[in-house]
Amino acid sequence: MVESSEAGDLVFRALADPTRRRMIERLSQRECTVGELAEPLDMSLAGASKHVGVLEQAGILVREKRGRERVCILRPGGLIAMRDWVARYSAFWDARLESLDRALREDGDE
Amino acid sequence: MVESSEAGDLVFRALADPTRRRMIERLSQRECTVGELAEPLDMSLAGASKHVGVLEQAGILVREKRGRERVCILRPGGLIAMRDWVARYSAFWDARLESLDRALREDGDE
DNA sequence: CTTATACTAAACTATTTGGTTGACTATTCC
DNA sequence: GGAATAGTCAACCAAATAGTTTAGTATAAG
Repeated sequence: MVESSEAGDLVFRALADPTRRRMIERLSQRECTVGELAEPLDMSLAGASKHVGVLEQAGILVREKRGRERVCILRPGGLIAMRDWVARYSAFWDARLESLDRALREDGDE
Repeated sequence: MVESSEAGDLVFRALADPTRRRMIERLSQRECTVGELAEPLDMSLAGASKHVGVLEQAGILVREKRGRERVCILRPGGLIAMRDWVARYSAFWDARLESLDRALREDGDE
């Protein structure tokens, strides 16, 4: 792999894992402690903690110490790199969707 | 890992690699053969071909055989799963961005 | 027909990743 | 103070990933 060191790269890599996407889903409803995130996941607390660490390093959430608990809070804007990237290619799609016949040559079957 | 088998999961995983994102970037300008995609990447043709395979399986592009070349064509709509996912949390951000003082408690430094 | 080109497939390797357990710290509760 | 709770850290393991090389197929060109 090529190391890339781009900031957005951490976001893309963080989101590649379905478990972490479930965590984000959950956190978009309400703040959760690490334990609350781990509970529905059939996973050890330490495992969940590592996932939270990945999300934190990607700038997607922050961990806030409250007593002996760590409350995870989604950072609005943490996914901006990805939104921008997607927006960029949305423009591409919109342009191409006007000439569907060519681009969708073999697209009808899936 | 939990197998997830969700369709969108392939898209997220495909986009996790910076090399594949560069390929998409390139393909958004013009169609390319596998060889053309490999050339600027300092990577063997076989390596590039594997990346193309991942993108194809995720539904992001199609490979079209033309003579002895395979032309890669971005599928408009191939990234819809991701766009939808992002749109969903964009709504979340917009809601939260109105109460910045709480959510951005330690957000000023990056 | 023969050779070069464009690519894929298979086997292999090294690194990364997702997960575990066990030990440790910090906090709360009795 | 002592025991339970919440979490992190470090070491470890298995599986996935990104890359290679070598061999093989299909098409193009001489």
